[in-house]
Amino acid sequence: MVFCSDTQATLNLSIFLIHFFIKNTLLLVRLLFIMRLSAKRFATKQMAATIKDIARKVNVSVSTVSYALNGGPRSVPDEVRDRVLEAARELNYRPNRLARSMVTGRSQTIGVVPPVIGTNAFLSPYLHLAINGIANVADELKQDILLFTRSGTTDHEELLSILVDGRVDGVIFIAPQMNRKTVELATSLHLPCVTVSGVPLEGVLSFCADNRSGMHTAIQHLWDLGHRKIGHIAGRLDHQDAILRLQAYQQFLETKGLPYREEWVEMGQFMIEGGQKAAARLFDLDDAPTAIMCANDEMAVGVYAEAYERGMKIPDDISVVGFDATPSSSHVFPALTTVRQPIGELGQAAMNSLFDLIEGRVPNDPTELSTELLVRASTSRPKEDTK
Amino acid sequence: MVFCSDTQATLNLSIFLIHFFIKNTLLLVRLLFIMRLSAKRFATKQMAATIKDIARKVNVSVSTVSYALNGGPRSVPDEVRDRVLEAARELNYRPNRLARSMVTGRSQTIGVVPPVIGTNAFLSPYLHLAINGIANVADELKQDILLFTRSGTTDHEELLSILVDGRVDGVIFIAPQMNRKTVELATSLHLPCVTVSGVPLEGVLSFCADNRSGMHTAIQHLWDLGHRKIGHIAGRLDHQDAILRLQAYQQFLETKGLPYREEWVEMGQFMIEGGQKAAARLFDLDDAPTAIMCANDEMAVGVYAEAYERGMKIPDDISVVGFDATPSSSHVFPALTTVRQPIGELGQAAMNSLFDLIEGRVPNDPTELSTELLVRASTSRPKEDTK
DNA sequence: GTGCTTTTCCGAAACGTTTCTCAAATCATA
DNA sequence: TATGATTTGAGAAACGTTTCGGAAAAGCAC
Repeated sequence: MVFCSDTQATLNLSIFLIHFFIKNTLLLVRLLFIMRLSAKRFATKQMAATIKDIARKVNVSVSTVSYALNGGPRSVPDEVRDRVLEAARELNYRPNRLARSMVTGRSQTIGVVPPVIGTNAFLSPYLHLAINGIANVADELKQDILLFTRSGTTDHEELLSILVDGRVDGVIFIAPQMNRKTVELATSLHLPCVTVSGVPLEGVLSFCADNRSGMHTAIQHLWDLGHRKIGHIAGRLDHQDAILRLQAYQQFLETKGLPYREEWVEMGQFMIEGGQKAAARLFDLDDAPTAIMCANDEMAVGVYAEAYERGMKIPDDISVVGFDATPSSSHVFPALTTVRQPIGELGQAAMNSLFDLIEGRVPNDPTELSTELLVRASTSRPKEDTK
Repeated sequence: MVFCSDTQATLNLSIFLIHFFIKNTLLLVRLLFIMRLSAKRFATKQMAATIKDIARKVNVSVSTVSYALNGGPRSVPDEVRDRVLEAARELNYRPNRLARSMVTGRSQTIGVVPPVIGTNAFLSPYLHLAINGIANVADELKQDILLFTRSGTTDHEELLSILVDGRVDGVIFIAPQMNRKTVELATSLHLPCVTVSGVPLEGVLSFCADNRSGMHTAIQHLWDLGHRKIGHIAGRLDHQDAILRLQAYQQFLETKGLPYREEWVEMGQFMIEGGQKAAARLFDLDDAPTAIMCANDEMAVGVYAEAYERGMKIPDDISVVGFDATPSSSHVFPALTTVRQPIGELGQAAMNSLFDLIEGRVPNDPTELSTELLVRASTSRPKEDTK
């Protein structure tokens, strides 16, 4: 019974096939085509060996080879496995990770987006420390790092779309500019992502140091030394860190009942030159501050440069405090008093949590990592106090 | 005639098919299987839209969609193209670059291998400058950067094989350790690769600064100041740069008829701590050098640290010269006299030539980029001379 | 031997593209 | 209107994997 109807169906099918073949295809043509193809195959010299080549050599199927190579989900007899491994070595076989990613849906790669995209975007010590932290953990987790340095478009959103597409399992944004479109896009792509020192946004883990208390402790240190005229050089205000630090500065003044004087706050773009120019403007004031709290170390180095040019002595003529504790803060002279921010650890935490997300686990809630004031040689009592 | 034999062949084929079907497959089972599959498809919620989805929506074939999206090798009528683009936007379509790479054989990505792999491998200023140069050009050329930070295996060779496999079109080795296996492997994979400051090897372009004349000019500067007791802190001797600089040092002594004194040459591993320890050993000598030529700036910073601890004044008590002109060399106090090596430009040149190789063009022959002595404040006449 | 389970392994589907082949439709030319 | 050239579009192969379904072979109890 069953057989009968089956046969019927198959007969219909074959009639259809006959039709199809007569109408559309000449076997000869097909054959020629295939021959041409394989000729092409042989012509392209030195193709890398594939799993197929191994299969042909050992005389087993590709699936068997795959199982043997991966110790795969199925077992293969020892004897066969050895022969496969042997052939793989002989052919100098390397698995094609693209192909693997295509079928597994995982690339074992995470993307890292620097704070600013564009020329010379790669010279920030902050970025170096963060990437170093990320790289250390990525290494352990066997994840690779795709660096997003393309400035092809000015639009962060567009950039992401160019770069991500299927090649990374997740993204870490390092101190992203305040563009929530970026994150919206990332989430719309169902791509796990976290930020380091990013704007807090719903649905995105952000790993930050405790900017508030870091600033507070640092300015309190100046206060305790006797400073009452404390200036601030702020960073790029499209960075969350810069905003928080400026706010903390304002708050400190408020709690001490000091007025907020606009002329004592300058923008320094987080860079040495910006810091130097800002310092120049502050030094030129009739009623100049006796201490400068910088939103990062690089701008503090800029202050050093300007002070040096004017023959001002640090800390005698002006006290300077930085933020970040980048390596150069301890190499400048006099050594810079600064707030140590565990940038590397932020990167590590971010990488760990991103991996949790990728693996479908519930990641640790990010807690603000604590900061630490490193009192070095760039701060002292203000001049007026001593005279 | 032709028709006849064709029909014959097809008949044979269908008989075979009938056999096949009866013996092996029940259509019902197949149908069920297919249904299960598509159920699974619908179950996995929120799959990213593919070209197929667009094709279905617009009611054209995938090839047409591909042509429309890429302005591809074929033209499509404006009306159809607009509908496709519209649908792509609606579905929030992003091309899967893995799939594209698979078929085109190009990933638009290059690999960058740091000098040393492993924990904290990412803190070298040299590496930052080189990557910055590479990134700038990569940006122009629309290439992405895959960072090789995995230390999974101690073996550089094994590392490469883990990481490269199909995902990069070429590799830049930055100051690779003297392991020619790495290069042999890379060439055996038919993977274009170049080095920055690498060992000169057949078939591999290497971009270097003129270490010899850089060292010569720097030591000559010390000589002109009156120094005759000149020590050297060398870098990691598995780096080509370190070797060349040490050789240049030896050669200089030779041309001046000075003896080569082993105790005046110390190894500093290219790192701050190494430099400091080396300086300590040099300072402890009964007949200590009056000037130290360091193979890079970081070790010079180490010398600064040791001098500072001992209360020695630079340059009064000891003259110091660095190499590389990394940013911190101008921030230390006193500013470091150093040899400027155009690291960023080396990276740029390497990237450009690698791209030529990838594109199948003949790359420019690498020429040694010239160096420049930056005389700053860390060198002066030796003490003995003045007393 | 017969009926189980287990082992071994082949064939094929699937991942998402690009691009080739070829048929059909449209257009221009004689 | 027939012929040839061009535009349009569908279908399928290919890239190199992983993994599933199921057949054949082998092992094992009765």
